[in-house]
Amino acid sequence: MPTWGEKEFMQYLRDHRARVTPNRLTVFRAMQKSTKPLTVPDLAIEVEDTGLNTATLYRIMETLADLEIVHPVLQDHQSVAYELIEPFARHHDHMVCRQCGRTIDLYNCRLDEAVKSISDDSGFRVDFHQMEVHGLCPDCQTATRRP
Amino acid sequence: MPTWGEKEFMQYLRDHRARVTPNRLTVFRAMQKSTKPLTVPDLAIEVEDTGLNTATLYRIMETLADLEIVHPVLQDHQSVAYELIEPFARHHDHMVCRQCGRTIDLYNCRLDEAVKSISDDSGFRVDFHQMEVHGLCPDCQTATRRP
DNA sequence: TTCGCTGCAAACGGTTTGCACCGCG
DNA sequence: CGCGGTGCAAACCGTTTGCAGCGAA
Repeated sequence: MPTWGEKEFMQYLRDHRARVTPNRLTVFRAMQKSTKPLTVPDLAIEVEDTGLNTATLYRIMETLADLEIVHPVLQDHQSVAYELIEPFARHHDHMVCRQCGRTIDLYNCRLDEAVKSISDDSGFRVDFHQMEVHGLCPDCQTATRRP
Repeated sequence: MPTWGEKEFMQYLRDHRARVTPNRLTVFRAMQKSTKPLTVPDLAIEVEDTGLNTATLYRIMETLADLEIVHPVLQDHQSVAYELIEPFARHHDHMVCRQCGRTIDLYNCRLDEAVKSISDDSGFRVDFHQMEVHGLCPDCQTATRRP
């Protein structure tokens, strides 16, 4: 099943009593185009040509996060970045390499069953999960093997 | 199996060519005592009486994170907090309630099998994982049921 | 027509940095 | 005794805020 696009985004905003504006569309397009989570400064560069104000950018990201269109994630262990979440992007988790620092997206996490049992056991109703696994990526394993 | 304490902490530092200092012990004790992740400003208050400098605090947390003694986690969707990780604390994941905003620790996540299959499939060597499930906690479910 | 959204510019405060001194190993 | 760790204070810069004007619904 394909992820939601611009049209659904606009409808989603209206459904939640939030207005559809050129700025919000600009941000949504930039997020869709990106393959990695974006910080506000990242986005500022990305949408530079539109003249979109940085303060506005912060306010837009806060709104999109409240509406659960985007989701904040930790980047480089210190700054906050945002990424689209379901149904605006395919669900995925992250694998972070402790050596090279790269983050690799992990689709097909197959955690649904375990998460369901967590939900059943605890009584916590789960909307979605987000996982990070930390370790060594394949490249760094081979690089480390022979110093 | 119990988690590692002060003695092991000191040895761990030495093993990694990092020096054992009163400041680092102070921070370690504060982290052990706390039941929730702490930001640097949090810690600053916690160790106020020792006169530990804030800049030093930032440097200590960076060091402890590099040594994988602590682990940064996102707090309130915007600020970075730290918590001890295995073997200095029991492994646990987080359940974040979208209504009341509280974070509940989840022990016994039973994700090991799924994580192992991720490791096998991807070739990524996993040291540890960290998961957040988002949704509604039991309290907020009952509160929402009858408006 | 209304009220949410935006731009501008100033203020804020968490975080970083340079440097000299201290003290662990 | 050497070099990592620390305190101090200034600088930095990401983020927030107040307010007036604009425009989506």
